[in-house]
Amino acid sequence: MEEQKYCYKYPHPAVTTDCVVFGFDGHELKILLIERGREPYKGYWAFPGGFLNMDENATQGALRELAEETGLKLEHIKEFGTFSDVGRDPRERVISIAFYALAKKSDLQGGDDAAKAQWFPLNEVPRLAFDHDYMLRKAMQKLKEDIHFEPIGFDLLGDSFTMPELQRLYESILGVQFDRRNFYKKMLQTGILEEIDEDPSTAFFGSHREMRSMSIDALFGTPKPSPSYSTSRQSDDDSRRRKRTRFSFNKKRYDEFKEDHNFRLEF
Amino acid sequence: MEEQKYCYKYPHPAVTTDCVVFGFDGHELKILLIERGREPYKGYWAFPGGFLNMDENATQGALRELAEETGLKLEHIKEFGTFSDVGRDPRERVISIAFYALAKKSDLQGGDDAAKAQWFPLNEVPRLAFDHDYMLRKAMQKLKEDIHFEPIGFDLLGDSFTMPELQRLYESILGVQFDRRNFYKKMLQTGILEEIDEDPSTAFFGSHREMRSMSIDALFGTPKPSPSYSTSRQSDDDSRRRKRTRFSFNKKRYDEFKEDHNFRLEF
DNA sequence: GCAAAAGTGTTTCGTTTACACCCATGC
DNA sequence: GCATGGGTGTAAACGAAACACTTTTGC
Repeated sequence: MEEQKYCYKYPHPAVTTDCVVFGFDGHELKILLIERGREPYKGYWAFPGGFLNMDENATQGALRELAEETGLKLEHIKEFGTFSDVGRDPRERVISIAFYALAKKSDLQGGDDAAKAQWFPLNEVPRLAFDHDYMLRKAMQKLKEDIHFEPIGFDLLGDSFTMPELQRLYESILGVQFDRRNFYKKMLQTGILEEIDEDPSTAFFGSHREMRSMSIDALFGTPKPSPSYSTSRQSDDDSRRRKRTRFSFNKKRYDEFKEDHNFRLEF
Repeated sequence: MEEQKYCYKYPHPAVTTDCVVFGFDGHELKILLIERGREPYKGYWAFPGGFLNMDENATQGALRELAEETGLKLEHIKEFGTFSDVGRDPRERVISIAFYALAKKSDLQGGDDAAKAQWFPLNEVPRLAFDHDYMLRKAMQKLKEDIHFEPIGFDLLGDSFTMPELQRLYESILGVQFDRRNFYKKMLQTGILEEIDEDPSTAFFGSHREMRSMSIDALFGTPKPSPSYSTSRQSDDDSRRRKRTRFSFNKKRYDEFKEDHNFRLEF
C-alpha cells in the first residue's frame, strides 16, 4: 500500500483546477482537450487541469497545469465556477475550480507541442471525462454573458483583424447573425478599435504576428492576397493600396473608458 | 496531540463555504455577520460559513452552515467565486467557495435567533476576519452585475411591495438615483410585475406576509396607514380605497419570457 | 470575367431620458 | 393644513434596426 503521509483531523477533499480553452480559427469556435492516458475515464477527453499545489492559488495552479499539459502559456484566465458534486470523481472526493481561457489564432498551432492535446470544434466534441460536459455548458454560458461587456473577443484574434473576422467571432460565440453595417458602426463607435492604416508593402512583412506565417491564414481561409501576388502588385503601382481594412484593439483606450463611465460593449 | 486520522498521499487543502447574505430594510442594504468566538480573528466579524462535509456539495454545505449559524433557512444562493490565496487562513491551507444570498424583509428579524448573528448596514461594516473584506467587495460587484439581468431584487422584498420600495432597493444596490416615472415604466413594461388590486379591508389583515407584523414596517418607515387609522376609515366609507398600489413578482411569467427571447431586466 | 465577400449611409422605429403637476397620506 | 412622498403623460433626443448598391478579391 502506498504511503499516506499527509494527515488531518477531519477529512479533506482534493482540489483540482480545470481550464476550458477556447480558440477561433476564423470560422468556428474550438476547444482544447487532452486525451486521458489512465483510469478513470482512460481514453476519454478532458479539459487540461490537475491537482492544486499547496504553494499556489487556483489561478496559478490552472495556468501551470495548462502549460504543462498543452504547452500554452496564457496570461488571462477567468474563473467561472466550482464543481463539487459528491460523486464526480470515482477515486476520491474532488472539488474542481474551473476557468476559461481564450487563445489567439497564433496559439492554435501550439497545441501540437503536447502530444495528446487537440482542438475540437464545438459541434464535434467527443465524449468527455468526469462532469466535463456540464462544465463545458457552463463555460459557454459564461463566455456568452461576458462577451457583452468585456472586450474578450479580441483575445481570440490576432493583434490585428478585419471586421468580418471579428463579426464571425461574435456570431460564433453568440450563435446569432448580425447585419454587417450595423456591426461596423457599433464596433467603431465603441472607440476601442484602431484602424491600421499602414503601407501594404510593410504590412505583409511587418510586425503583426499572424502575418509571419501565411500557412495559418491560408488554413483559416482569411481572404487576403497571397504574398507573391501582392508584392508584385505593390511594386507595379504603389498608389494601389490593399483595401481590406485591418483593426487592432486599443486596450489603453478601453481601460480609460471603463474607468470613466461604466463602459459596456453591448451586443 | 490530536489524532490525525484522515491521511492522503498528497497534501489536501481544507475547503470551506462562506455566504454573504444581503438584506434590505426599505432604506439601505445590509449584510449578516457572525462574531467569531475563537482564534484566529477572535472578536472579528465574518460571514457565516464553515468546513464542507464530505457528503454534501458546496451549495448544500453553504446552506447548512448558514442555517446552523444564523437560523436563516434560504433556498437560493449563488456562487460568486472562490478564494484560494495561500496565506488566507493562518491555521492551514483553506480554500473557500463563496456564495451570496438574498434575505427577505421577513427574514431580517430571524437574525435574533442566532446569538452572535447581526445585521450591519454596508457603510457600518466592522473589521472583518480573513479576506472577508475582499470577499464582500466581490459579492457587491457580482450583485450589481446580476441585478441587471435577473429579477433578484424581488427576493429582497416581501411577497408584495410598492414601486418606491423597489426603486429604493435598486438605488441602494446600484448606488444611483432613478427618475420615478421612468422607473415605473421600465418595471411595468417588463411584464413581470402584477398589480395587487385587492380590497383594502382584506389587504391589511390578508395573506401578505410582511403585513402581519406592523412593527417591521414601522421600523422600515414604509409609508402606510396605521392599522387603527385605516380600519376606522374603511368602516366609515368602503368606497375609499387604499391608494398605495402594491405589486408582486410574477415568477411564472418571468420564466416564460426568459425561455422565449433571452429576456433581460436592464437598468 | 464572374461569383463571393467587403465596404459604406440613410431612414425608420423604438427606447431612453428629461421634465411638472396633482393627489394622497401622515403629522 | 401643510409637508412629504406617491402617482401619472408627453415631447425631445438618442440609439438600434432595416435596408441596397458599389468595390474588391479570388478563382
